[in-house]
Amino acid sequence: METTGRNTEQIILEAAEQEFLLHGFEGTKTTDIANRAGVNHALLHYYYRTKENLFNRIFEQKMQLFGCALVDIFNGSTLPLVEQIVCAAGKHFDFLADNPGMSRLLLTEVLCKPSRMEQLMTHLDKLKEEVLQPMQEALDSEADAGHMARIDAVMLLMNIVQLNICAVVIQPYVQAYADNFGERRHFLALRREENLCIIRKRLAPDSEETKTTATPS
Amino acid sequence: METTGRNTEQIILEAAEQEFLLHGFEGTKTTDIANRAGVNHALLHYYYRTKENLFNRIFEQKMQLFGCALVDIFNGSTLPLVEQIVCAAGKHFDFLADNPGMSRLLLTEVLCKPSRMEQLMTHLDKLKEEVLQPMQEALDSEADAGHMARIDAVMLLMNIVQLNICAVVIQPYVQAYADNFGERRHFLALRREENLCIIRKRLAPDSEETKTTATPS
Amino acid sequence: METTGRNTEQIILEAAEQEFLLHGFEGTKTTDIANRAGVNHALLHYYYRTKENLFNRIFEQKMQLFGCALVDIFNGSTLPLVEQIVCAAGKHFDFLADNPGMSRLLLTEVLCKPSRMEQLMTHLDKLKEEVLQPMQEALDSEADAGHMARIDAVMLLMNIVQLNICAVVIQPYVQAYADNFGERRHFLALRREENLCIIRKRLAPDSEETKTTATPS
Amino acid sequence: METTGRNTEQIILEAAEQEFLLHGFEGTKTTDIANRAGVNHALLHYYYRTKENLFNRIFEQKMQLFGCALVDIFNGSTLPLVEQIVCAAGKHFDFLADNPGMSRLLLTEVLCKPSRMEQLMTHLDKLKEEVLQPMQEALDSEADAGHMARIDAVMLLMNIVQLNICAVVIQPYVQAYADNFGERRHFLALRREENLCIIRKRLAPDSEETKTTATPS
DNA sequence: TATGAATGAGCCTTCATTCAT
DNA sequence: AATGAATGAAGGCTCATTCAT
Repeated sequence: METTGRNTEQIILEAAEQEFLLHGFEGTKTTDIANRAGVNHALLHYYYRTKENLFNRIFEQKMQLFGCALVDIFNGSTLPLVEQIVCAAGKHFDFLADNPGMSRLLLTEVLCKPSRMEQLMTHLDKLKEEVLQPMQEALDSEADAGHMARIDAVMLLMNIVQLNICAVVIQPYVQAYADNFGERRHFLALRREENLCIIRKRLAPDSEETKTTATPS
Repeated sequence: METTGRNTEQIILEAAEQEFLLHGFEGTKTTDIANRAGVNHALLHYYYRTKENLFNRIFEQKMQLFGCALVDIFNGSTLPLVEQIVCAAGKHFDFLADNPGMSRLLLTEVLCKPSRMEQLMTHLDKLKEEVLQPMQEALDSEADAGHMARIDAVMLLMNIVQLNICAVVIQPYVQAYADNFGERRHFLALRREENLCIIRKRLAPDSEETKTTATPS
Repeated sequence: METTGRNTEQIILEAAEQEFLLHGFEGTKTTDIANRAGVNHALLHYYYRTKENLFNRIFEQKMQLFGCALVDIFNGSTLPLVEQIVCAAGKHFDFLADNPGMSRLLLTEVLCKPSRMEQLMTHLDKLKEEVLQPMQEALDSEADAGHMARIDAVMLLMNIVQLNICAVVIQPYVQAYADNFGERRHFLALRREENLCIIRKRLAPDSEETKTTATPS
Repeated sequence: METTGRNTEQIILEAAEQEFLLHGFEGTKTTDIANRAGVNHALLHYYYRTKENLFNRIFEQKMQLFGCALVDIFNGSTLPLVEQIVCAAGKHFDFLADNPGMSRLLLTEVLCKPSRMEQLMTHLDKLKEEVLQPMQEALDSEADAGHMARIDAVMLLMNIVQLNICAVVIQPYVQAYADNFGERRHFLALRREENLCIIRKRLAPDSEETKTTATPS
């Protein structure tokens, strides 16, 4: 009988997550959350006081997850650099595919509220020190050795994140447009391979005419 | 002095566009639109009757523009295929950069409402016949000749659109994260080059180990 | 070219009358009146200042018409009293049938606003002196002579007005209920005869058991 | 002390009824209803969602009551036919007098909205089979026997309903006009007798010159 | 006279939130 | 912990009315 307490609190949280990810903050009504959770409308305020509060709880968790995943995934291994990066990009893709809605949350709910942007940035701070700096050094030395194209670490990470986020977000659009990609899983697998292919080719050492990325001033 | 009439109607439209792009449909209050436009709240309804109506006006226009731009830009020229595609990708990037918010509108407001998805698809129908089919044939013959990597036309277009849209949407995030990219223009220029570089490399004929894209079943 | 001025003013008035009679004061929108009149919305205020004003103009006219008709119709002739009354009742019926909407106006727009009730009463004042008092004397003397049933003049007039108003107002209901009465004209003719039949019988001298109307205390 | 719950719901309903009867649907503001009920404005929507909904609840109930009353009251007894009808007419009068506003609702709110007309008609369907048909046979056989005037059952019912409804609706007008009728109760009692007198005389067998009602073609 | 544009008041409704139990 | 009832603050929209031309 002690399970109910902690339980309904969790149930509400999960219901809220689904609603928020589906309709965004403004588009979600607390009533709908309560309905989905199967609890009384007022109870939700008993536990979380305000809608904003409830949203922040979820948002914070998602942003943290997003940041940690980046750090975890890209934090080196013993593979050769290119393989390490491509492998990490693949894992990152899987992570986003397993967390649908997170990408949408990122794209829709962060820009309008500066506070949320800051919140996001907080969770990306570790990334700079732990991932980007060592990665840049590794990238440079590999480039110096002519084993791969020269590229700025931020740009590279951006390429990966950008490709992956977009692939996940755009998926419903494409499947509405061209119905010959089979089910979601199959389509995402295709895009995953395509993204990795892009990254791999981007990292391949320049042959003759392909240009190096411009580096930030 | 001529500030009235057709003018206020336009002013409202533009104010609405900005608000909608900033806060989404649900997050925008008609009051805010009126305030931004500096007109009476009721006037907005005088011209556009309902909020939905006002939104649709903007949305429809943006979607049409988006579709037409794709067709126009990618509709062949006499350049060699790879250059033609890279050039088109660059133009498409410029188009999105010149129409900020369009990308966000696409990502934010289409998924939740099926009717809007259909609206978007309508504007992409021409694309299939006029662009994708001829492009596929050209791509295949170039690939057969070994001049470029084999790739599905839809996948290629998706790559381009995806990279470009994301670059524009993500720009504010990156600039909040890393302040060493200078102003918006400069950053976008960097991303443009990077995207084109990616496309170019993706189209380059496979050397030894790089894999071909999987094609839809 | 001078006709327009006085003309549009009249056109608006007529359009207003139709709308008000159809939808009542609250249910009528000035826009609808303007549309029906085919004139600009603002013009209606140019001529009549306010909606209330416009309504009152019509209301006043109708009430006056109603009152005058009663006086005119029931103001004696040389016929025998019963025939005179029955004949007047018939004329009153015709008057109401020719002025559809007036009855509705009476029933719906007078009760809620005391000022309108007073307005109506003003137009009924003449009735008391010119019609009711002489009629009562005539009725009494006829009753004394045993030529007709004894009846209070107010009650009699009420009977007539009540029967006639209701017949006109109820007509649409009945024709919706029982479709075997043919067109409006035919149905109204039937009701007219029925009403006159009722009045005539009511005035006929009591045979044995029929009771006389109670008179006011 | 139990004032809440089911109670306020009822209080709102009653307040709404009074407002609607007084000002009609269009003329009633939900704010006024809330004020009269002494409850928060939003509470009214909590219980009944929309103004239309609230109105329909009342309207439907009144129309059903109206229809049922007609059936109940006129569904035969063992009295002689004339007495039976006159008695029923009296009961019908009492019913309307006890349900003030119902008559006004009928006259005011049904004509403009076809859907409401249909709603009313639904409740009158039983009347046709259960009351009108048997009544017509009885009326005809009595007329054949020369015991009463020949009359169409629909016309007769219409006479009764018409007289009664009008008496109740017109009462405030008359009392504003002639203040010598005492209080409402007394006036209505007078009208009740008058109406019954009319009905009775209408049913009495024709003496010499009185005409029979025309029957529908 | 006539009109398109503009305005303010107010209405219906929703929704997050709080209260009492 | 849980709930039905209650509330205040908006939000979208309409409408009568006025302004400027």
